[in-house]
Amino acid sequence: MDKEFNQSQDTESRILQAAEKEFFEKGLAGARTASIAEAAGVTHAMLHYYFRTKDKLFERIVTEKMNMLEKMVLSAIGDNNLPLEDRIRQGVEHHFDFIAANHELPRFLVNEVYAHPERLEMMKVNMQDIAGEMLNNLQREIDEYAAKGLCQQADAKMLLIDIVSLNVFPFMAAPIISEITGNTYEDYDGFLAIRKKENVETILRKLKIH
Amino acid sequence: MDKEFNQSQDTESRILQAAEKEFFEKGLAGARTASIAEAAGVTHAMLHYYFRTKDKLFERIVTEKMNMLEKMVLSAIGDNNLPLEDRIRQGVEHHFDFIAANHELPRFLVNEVYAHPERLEMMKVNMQDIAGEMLNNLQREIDEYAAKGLCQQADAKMLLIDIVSLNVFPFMAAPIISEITGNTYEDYDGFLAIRKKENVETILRKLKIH
DNA sequence: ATTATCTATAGATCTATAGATAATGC
DNA sequence: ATTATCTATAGATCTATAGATAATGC
Repeated sequence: MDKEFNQSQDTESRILQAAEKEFFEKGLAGARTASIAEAAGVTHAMLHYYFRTKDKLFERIVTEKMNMLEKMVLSAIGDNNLPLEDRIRQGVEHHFDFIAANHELPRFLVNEVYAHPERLEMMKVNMQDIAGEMLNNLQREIDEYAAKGLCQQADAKMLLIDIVSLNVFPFMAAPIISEITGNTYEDYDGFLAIRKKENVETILRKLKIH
Repeated sequence: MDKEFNQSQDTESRILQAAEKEFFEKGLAGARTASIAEAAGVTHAMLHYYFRTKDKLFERIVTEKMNMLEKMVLSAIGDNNLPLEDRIRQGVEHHFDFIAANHELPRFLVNEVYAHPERLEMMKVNMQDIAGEMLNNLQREIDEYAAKGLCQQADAKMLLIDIVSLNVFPFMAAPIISEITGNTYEDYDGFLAIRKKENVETILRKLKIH
C-alpha cells in the first residue's frame, strides 16, 4: 500500500511545519496553538495529542534550530585545505548562502538565547571545543602568512565576528535597510549578490592578502 | 512645595520605565500588565488608568524608540566638516558608543519592524529624505577622494550597512559570541574597547584611505 | 488492541473596568 | 471638583483534556 504517505506522519510533520512558521513569526508567547492547528489543517486537539503541550512543541522546534547554530557560525571559517585567500572567500560565501537560505533563523535564535541563556550553556562544551580547535587552526595560518608579510596580522576570533556580523545583520534588518537606502524589494536578489561580493572584499582588504 | 516630584508624574514614569523593561525582555505578547504594575510598585488598575490599554502603553514605548532609529543608523555617517578619514573614524566610534549605550534597542526594533513593517512606512518620507541627503554628500566626498587616488571607490550605502552591521550585531548576539569565542563576561568592557577599534580599522582598510 | 481523530468544555490566565475612597488644587 | 488610587470582579482568550468515535495493523 504505497498509495500515500502514512497519514499520521503527515499530520505530525504538518503541525511541526505550521508551528515553526508561527513561532518564528510571533515567538512563544505570541503563538496560538489553535492558529498552528488551523494552519496545519488539523483540529486543535491533535496538536496536544502529538506534542502534549505548547511548551514541548516549542522545545522541539528550538532544539532543531539550535543544532543549526553551530553551522550558522562555524561555516564562516572555511575549508582549511585551501590557501588562506580562497579559504576566506569560500567561508564568507558559504556562510552568506547558508544565512540567505535560513534568513529567519538568526532573529529566532537571538531572541531565544536572549530569553533563555541557559539553553546555550547546555551546548557549551561541545561548541567551544569545536570552535576552539577551528579557530586555533585559522589563527596559526594567519600567523604564518603574517610572519611572511603575506597578510595583515589579525585575531581569528575577531575575524569570525566580522564575517558573521556582515553576513547576518543585513538579513535581520532587511526592511529597515531597504527603507533607508531606498532600495525596493524588486531588485532584492541583485542587492544580495552585490552584498555577498562586498562582504568578501571587506574581509580580504582587512587582511590585506597579497 | 518642592519637597518631592509630583506623585502622579512619578507613577506614570515608573509605569513607563517598568513597561520598557518588560516589553524589551518579553515582547508585546509575553509582557503582562500585572507584572509591569508590580515592577512599577503600583496597583494594576493604575496602569489602565494612565494608559488605558496594554496596546496603547506598548505603542507609547515603540513610538519613543522608533524615534531613536534614525539616530541609531545615521550617526554612523559622521560629521561632514571633517576630512574623510576622520569623518569615518568619528562616525564609526559615535555609532558604536550609541549602540553600546542602547544595546537592547536593536533587538527590540528589529522584532517590532518584523512584526509590523507598516510602522516603518509611516516614517518613510522623513527618513529617506534625510538619509538620502546625507548619503549623497558622503558619496560625493568618496568619489572625490577616489578620483584623486586617495581612497578606494565605494558605495556609500554599502559602507553604511557595513558600519551598522559591524557595530550592532556583536551586541545582539553577545551571549552567542561569548560562548563561541570563549570570552568571559568579566573582560567584556575590554572586549568592547578592542572591538570598537577593530571596526574602525575594518572600515578604513576597506576604503584604503591614505 | 492500538492509534488517530473529533466535539465539547473545564480550568487557567490575563486584560480591563466598575464602583468606592482618598488626595489635591482651586 | 478633579485627579489619583484601591479592591473586587466581569469578561475575553487560550491551553489542555475528557470522553466518544473512526481508522489501522496484527
